[in-house]
Amino acid sequence: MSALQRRTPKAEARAESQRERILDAAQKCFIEQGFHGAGMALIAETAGISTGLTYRYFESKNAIMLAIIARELDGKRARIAELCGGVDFLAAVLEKFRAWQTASADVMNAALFLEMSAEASRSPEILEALRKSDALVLEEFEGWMRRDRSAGGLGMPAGEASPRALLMQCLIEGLVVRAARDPDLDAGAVGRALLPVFEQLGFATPGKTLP
Amino acid sequence: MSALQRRTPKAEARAESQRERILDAAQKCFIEQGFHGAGMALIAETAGISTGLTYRYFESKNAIMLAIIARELDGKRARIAELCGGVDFLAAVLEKFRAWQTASADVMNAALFLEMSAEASRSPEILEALRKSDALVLEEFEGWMRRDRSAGGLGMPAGEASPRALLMQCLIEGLVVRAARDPDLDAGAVGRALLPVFEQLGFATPGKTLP
DNA sequence: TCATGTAGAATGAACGTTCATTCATTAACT
DNA sequence: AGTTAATGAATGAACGTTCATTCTACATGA
Repeated sequence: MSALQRRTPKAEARAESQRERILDAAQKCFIEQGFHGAGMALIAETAGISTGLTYRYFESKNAIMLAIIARELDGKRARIAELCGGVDFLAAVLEKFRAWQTASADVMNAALFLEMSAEASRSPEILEALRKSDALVLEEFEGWMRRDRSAGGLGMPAGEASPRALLMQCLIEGLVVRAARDPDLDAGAVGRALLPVFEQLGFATPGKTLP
Repeated sequence: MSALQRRTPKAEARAESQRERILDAAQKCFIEQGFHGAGMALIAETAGISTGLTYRYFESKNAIMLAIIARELDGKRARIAELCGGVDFLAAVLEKFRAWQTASADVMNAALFLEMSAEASRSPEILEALRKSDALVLEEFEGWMRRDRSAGGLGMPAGEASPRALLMQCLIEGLVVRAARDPDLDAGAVGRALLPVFEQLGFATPGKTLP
């Protein structure tokens, strides 16, 4: 029956790329103007499409925000692995810190992160989406901490991994805040502040000098 | 000359109390609805005045936001002293954490803090106001750390106070983020995560059990 | 090869709200 | 009377969203 005929794969692929296109544009606008500051007209213009077409692919502006969070979730696993996989975890964190300071629009942005966090207090849907994201991050991160050193992990005992992961999460999220509120803060000073704690908790090998 | 006549002190006092009244209402609305989500009509209604009257006391909505930050600055010194003055700094921090989770509207609110921090990336005026606030906090905090123990301080050497203050700032701001993104997170778990670091840095005396 | 039919993609003007801000007017006080 | 405080309706811009319409690509029948 032609009425039940599946949608062509080609059309499906194009629809997906259109969604991505809109999400890219929306993310850029949200970063530059804030969620409420960026209008649908600007988002559509940035995406290079008309205002109305946006609503073929997303139910509402809110749905776009939720889709951005969900999309972030997909790449998150890879980015954590990238952060943890290097030889110097502290250096990787500091590099991230510098990226947050410069407010680049292509990567997960400090302002957007903070605005979403604030919105979590008001929108249950966003709270739920962020909780899911955080759970994944924590799980992945703890996995790395517990994994044997021979497998690229830190080889921490199970009982200690959990509180240390929470602490590290607070520290890194604190760095996001700091990057937003003090874009000129010297990353070296941050490194010097973090080093003793990183060493104590087993995230950095003692005796190493900072770059 | 009557044109140069000073405004009567009584009128001046009333004007100031009206300003406070509006700021209280605006802060409440900003917390509940966000900066862009709260309209001037709602703010005026919350303050118990008419919409137009708001503009007798504040040039614009943006000016209200800046005034809220500036006002926060006044009470900040006292609240830091309060936080640091007690016998158990960690317990005081955890109490703050619980307050941030419950999103109470009377005290400095997590969502508002995060929203302002995000806005700092977009508005130079807000960035400047927040920088001034942060500078005061850091100065006051470092003062406490360096002050002699006999004077209620922590008696830290000058060279170590600065990086430790920065670290503590990151940790506390990280707790704000965490409180917003995980309102159910157990404060006890947070305490267990923080304790070793607090002990290492001299903010808690080793061997003490958590409440 | 070329009209014709058709379904989905895309448009952008229009809708009903809501927003921040203004202002002519009134109330209150000195 | 004269000055200040306060009102709330009016304003125009901007918002998210909708929809009648047009465009485009492709299948069909000859």
